[in-house]
Amino acid sequence: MNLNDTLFRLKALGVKVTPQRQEILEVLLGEERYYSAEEILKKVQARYPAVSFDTVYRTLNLFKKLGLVVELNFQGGYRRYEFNHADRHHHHLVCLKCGRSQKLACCPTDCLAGIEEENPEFAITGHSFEIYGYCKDCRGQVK
Amino acid sequence: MNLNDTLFRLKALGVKVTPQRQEILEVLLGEERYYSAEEILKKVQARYPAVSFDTVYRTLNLFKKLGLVVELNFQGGYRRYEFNHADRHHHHLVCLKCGRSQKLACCPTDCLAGIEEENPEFAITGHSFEIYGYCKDCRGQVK
DNA sequence: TCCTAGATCAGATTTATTCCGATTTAGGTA
DNA sequence: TACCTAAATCGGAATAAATCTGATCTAGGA
Repeated sequence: MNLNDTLFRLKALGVKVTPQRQEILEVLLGEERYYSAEEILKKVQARYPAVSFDTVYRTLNLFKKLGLVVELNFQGGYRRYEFNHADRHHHHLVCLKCGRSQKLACCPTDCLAGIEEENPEFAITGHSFEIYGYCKDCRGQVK
Repeated sequence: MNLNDTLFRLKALGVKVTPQRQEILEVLLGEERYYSAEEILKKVQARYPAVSFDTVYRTLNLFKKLGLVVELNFQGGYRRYEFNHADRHHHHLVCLKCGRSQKLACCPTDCLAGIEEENPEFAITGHSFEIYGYCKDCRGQVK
């Protein structure tokens, strides 16, 4: 999924393509990692200095609803956002220092199936599975 | 793990046992579910009206460090706390409406082992695995 | 009973996110 | 191409969650 495909998809959904939204997408597509709202704001402001937090948050929430962006709630209450590259559901290996993440092919579907079977009265709507730690570049720097 | 065992453990760790801390523990031990800081505050204030948010948060963070309490970051950025009943690591089936949770015996250890093997350069420190949905009592009420 | 490190209280502060009203604009239409 | 309007943006204010601060209090050891 590249920028043009995504812009086309937005138009098809009747969503206006503004320069700010386009720039936010370019940031998210630039590097496959999680970003904080502030990081995104700073990067977007490099080209559009007047962009506000409000625009960043509104856009991220819109993209989240459209399935273009995934939000993760880190331990400690930090929210991070990543472009939803995958066509299908996936999980992450997340570096707690630099925030970079890598997709994992693995999903604990066997666990989920078992849980669903054992709890038929519970209506499962979703699940989270994230692995935390320190990546190659950061593991030495942990104070 | 009951109240007296826990109080004994606190004393053994050199941590002061105050009435507020004891009451917070009683709340957490009362029902096996996740609580928000505010819910805990309200319940503790029923007996100690002067208790402040500060005390609740400080105590929860202390208990978290001591491993007595588990914190979960819900989607949307809500933090919830639960007494760490289990002697060993476990996961939850969490109701998004009432907040009640039930422990799961299942843990995706096979996934984790595979991930660890495939990413030897990444220092894994932890993982999250939570299943969200609506429990028997709440599934009909979802608006 | 006294003493002191540690805990609490109350309110101020910080930080992340959302809201609001005025202004601007993307994209459809004539 | 110019116009129109719903939707998006801006900037700052408002809100909410969590933490900090400084004065006061207290659990538990001597």
